[in-house]
Amino acid sequence: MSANSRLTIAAHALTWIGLYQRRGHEVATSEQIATSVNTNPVVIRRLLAELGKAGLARSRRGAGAGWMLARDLAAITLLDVYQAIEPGPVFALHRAPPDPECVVGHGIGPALTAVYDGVEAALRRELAATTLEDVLRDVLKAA
Amino acid sequence: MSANSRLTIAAHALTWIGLYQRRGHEVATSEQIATSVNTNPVVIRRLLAELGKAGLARSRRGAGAGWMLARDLAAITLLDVYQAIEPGPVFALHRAPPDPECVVGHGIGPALTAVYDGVEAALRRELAATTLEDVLRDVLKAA
DNA sequence: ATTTGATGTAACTATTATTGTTACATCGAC
DNA sequence: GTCGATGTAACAATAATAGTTACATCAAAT
Repeated sequence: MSANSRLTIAAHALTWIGLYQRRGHEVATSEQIATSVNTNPVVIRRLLAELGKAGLARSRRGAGAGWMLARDLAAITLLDVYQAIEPGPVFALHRAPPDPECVVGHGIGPALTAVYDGVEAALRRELAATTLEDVLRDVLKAA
Repeated sequence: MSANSRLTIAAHALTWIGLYQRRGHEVATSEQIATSVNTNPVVIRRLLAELGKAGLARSRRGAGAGWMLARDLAAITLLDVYQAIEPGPVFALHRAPPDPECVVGHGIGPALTAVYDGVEAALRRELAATTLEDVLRDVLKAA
């Protein structure tokens, strides 16, 4: 599976903003976040743009620009983050349609779709059970 | 998420072999399977090679060569298939290690790992609940 | 022993997604 | 107007999946 780190980076960024705000700052810059994440600021801005469209973060422009949370950490689950940045399913069906003349080729798509739907539902349930507040608590506990 | 169709193709191939054997044939060729799947026989052979190493399928060489199941369809779950072909995790941590000087950068990895482990476990539970016999039943029902 | 039909596997290409990077227009507080 | 940051386009680098060709190898059948 081509696992990707988008959920990790997005959760990291939001958690960082949340802690930074909790320490009294108004906004966090993509540069600051990128330093903690160890990546390029544009990667952060791109991800935060998607999180912004989903209503999880907001940006301010001009002088004193930067990012802030649109909701409290406790009101953001990992499922919210996941859905904001991962539109596609975990498992794909055939790239090219299988032989419709074959019994298996004809029926395997719907049969697997039912299973895959169940898997996605389970995955979402798990992600929904953890908020970024939970994540931050774990992070601070480890420190 | 770069969803891939490896699980779909692998389940399709094994189910096809199972039905073919149930109809009285000894072995199925990668060419026959590839026709049903609508792909290249080498793609099938590569996947079946991995399924063979996992003890789900066996091949015979020489004249009258081809593939057969190593276990009955009822004794193969989608989790068995998944584990045979997908070694990696669904979610990855940071590609480059985050800033260890930062509280969040230091603690976010372990915190997310705990969540990701739970997600993987849920995913496995779901996949383990369906056998290829279940899949074949669905396939035949739809015909 | 030779023939034969399929596997096993290397090698290469095409496609796609993620990630990293540079560059620059734009915004808005000061 | 200045200044520091966002918004976003454009491109390169990396990696995984998938498709394809080619060919050595194997073992049953003749």
